Amino acid sequence: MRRQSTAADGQRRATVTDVARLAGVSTATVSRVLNRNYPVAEATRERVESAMRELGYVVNAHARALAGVSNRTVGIIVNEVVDPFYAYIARGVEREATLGGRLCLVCCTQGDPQRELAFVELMHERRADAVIVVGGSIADRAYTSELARRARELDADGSKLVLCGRPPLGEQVPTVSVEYDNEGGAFAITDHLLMQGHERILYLGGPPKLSTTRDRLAGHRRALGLRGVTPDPDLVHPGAFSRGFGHRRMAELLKDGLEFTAVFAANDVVAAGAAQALEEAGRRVPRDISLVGYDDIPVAQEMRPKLTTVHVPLEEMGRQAVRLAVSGGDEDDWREPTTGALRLGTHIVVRESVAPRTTKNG
Amino acid sequence: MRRQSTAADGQRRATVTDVARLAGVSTATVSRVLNRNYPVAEATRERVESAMRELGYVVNAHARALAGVSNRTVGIIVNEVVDPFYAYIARGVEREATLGGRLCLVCCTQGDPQRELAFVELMHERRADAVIVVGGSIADRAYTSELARRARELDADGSKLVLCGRPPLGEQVPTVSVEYDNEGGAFAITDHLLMQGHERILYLGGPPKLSTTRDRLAGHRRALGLRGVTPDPDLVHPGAFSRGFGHRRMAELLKDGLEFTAVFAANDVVAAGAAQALEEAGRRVPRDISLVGYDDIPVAQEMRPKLTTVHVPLEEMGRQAVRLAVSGGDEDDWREPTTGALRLGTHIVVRESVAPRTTKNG
DNA sequence: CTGAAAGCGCTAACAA
DNA sequence: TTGTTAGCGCTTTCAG
Repeated sequence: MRRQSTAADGQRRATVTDVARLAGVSTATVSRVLNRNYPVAEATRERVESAMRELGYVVNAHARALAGVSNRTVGIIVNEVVDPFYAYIARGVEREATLGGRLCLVCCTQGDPQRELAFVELMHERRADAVIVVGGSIADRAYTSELARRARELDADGSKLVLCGRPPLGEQVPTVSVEYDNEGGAFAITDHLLMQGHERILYLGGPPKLSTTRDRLAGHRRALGLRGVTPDPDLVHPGAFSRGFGHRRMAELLKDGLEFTAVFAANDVVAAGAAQALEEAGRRVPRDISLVGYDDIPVAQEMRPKLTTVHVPLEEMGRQAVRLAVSGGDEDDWREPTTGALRLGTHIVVRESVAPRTTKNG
Repeated sequence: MRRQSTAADGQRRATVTDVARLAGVSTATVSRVLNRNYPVAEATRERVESAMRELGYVVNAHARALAGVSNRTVGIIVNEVVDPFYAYIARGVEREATLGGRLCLVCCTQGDPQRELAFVELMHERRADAVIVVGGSIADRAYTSELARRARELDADGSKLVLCGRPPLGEQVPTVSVEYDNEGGAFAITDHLLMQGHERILYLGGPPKLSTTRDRLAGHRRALGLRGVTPDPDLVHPGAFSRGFGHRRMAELLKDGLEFTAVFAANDVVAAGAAQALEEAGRRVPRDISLVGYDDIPVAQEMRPKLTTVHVPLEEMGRQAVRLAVSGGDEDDWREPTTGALRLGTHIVVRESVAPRTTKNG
């Protein structure tokens, strides 16, 4: 026999068999008191329960899962837990999963698509009811087809891959998706700037090839076009979604003497960095320069002036992601064969960081 | 036979047996190519691998765990993922776990000790290598002994309960713990205020019975005592760790005409709320009122003026928690029977929210 | 290098 | 109401 008692501890972990023996019943009975899904005589139940307590028995979730009961797990894969964009989505997922009696597994890719792929596989190995990938993606051929393959495998096993805040993988690929009106929000906030008379608007931040950045830029350009403002390539500066990038790049641009009267930061974090650079350069927001962000994470309300930005229903996206992916929550029998999709709205939140363009600028 | 092919899908998920049959080998061989831990002829390996691909085979982690291999998981239980205090600790845990090839399970209690207990149990059922409970605790008799019981069960099964940022459960209870010098930080920052001439310092926020609050308050009082300032009970206002509480209570206190020249917020989030109330009341920080926080989360640098606060090595605590709990990361054989404990240092970070007391105040 | 077979701990028919 | 027993899918001796 293998891995019985070690010299070190001598004490194997207790199993149903041990409990059954001690209580003088069969393993089936133990299982029944464990699951409370079958009648068991009161006296018997008590004997079993006390045996369990005496032995410090803890049921083995793996054995249980193997024996056929769903393990009630949903996996969520994000870039980074400390990033509020992901954290709020994760909260939605966690809350909704918990509501359905499910556990939530969180994995962080640190922005590496390879790790993302590996995590999807890992969640599948653990037989998660659903695996949710969050945030923009890069339209890479090989990567996309790999992810599609995993989506199919997952689907074949009765789970679902959920795309949260990123474009679908193609018609043929069985996924469910929860998006938000990214392009629309960018359009709206750019238009807000335009309405205040700003025409030279600096677009700052966001990984250039990320779907999120592309959508925001698209909305931005559409607004410009609609108001008859010709886009100036010198005003477009993608890069990253970090505070450091916002700060650094803005400082450089200021030093180079680039002219603009407003800044559209690709997200609130970049806006915070940009705000600091502006402050350090002695440019006042919004008097000298107007500034807007995207996402509406808490920092937007903490900044002074408070940041005008686009609200994204982060937590709700997370909730919907699990709702769409797992049927019902209780009735596990019948699964919709549909490839669900959902698109939530965004809207701008006007605070204090935008002012009408004054003639002395630009 | 049970749960074979359903009318609906007809296609059972592939198992090693299926792969073995298709490749014309035994299941043992399939297992060997899966684990790459045994010599397998090149030709055989290829046949098996292509069979796996053809079948869309994905190994079942539960079966594997049941068959004896560690499932390489660590569980972390926090109040709330979107709270940066927890998020940064979680990041440390996640990073370190990943380094050891482990997966990280995150559970959120939303502040409910009962849910915390339930989650510890759940992680145990899933045979996590370690389960880490994060953040202050309330010294409740029943709760403590329940947690202690689970710590023992976990220990009996070769796992560890890690206390991260909270006091130990008692000498007899097998846990490992990672703390930070909470009291010392509170002492230091209070002293900083004292050195600037402040004597009427308002202590604001933190659940009154939480260990975290008690320690911070203790440090605060010790500093006061050392400088010969008699504590005024009217200046102590615990309550919660939320921005809303900081804002609300500060507004009330201001309206009631309470006199003080400085505020020690129980954490940075409370400080942010207090800052807003101060701002709304027309009191300038730090000119009229000095303000300090605790934790040094990112918001502290975003506030204007930037917040002077106590730095807590959050991410490092998370890392140490898993390092202490799981031996090595590779050699699983020999486990230290020790009840490890670690206490990390804290230090104040002076920014812009404190000024010397002026005579016109207080 | 490969196969046969004995479990890992639990659940769910089926019998009693 | 309870017991017997056959798996769930995988790993791992022990023999070839």
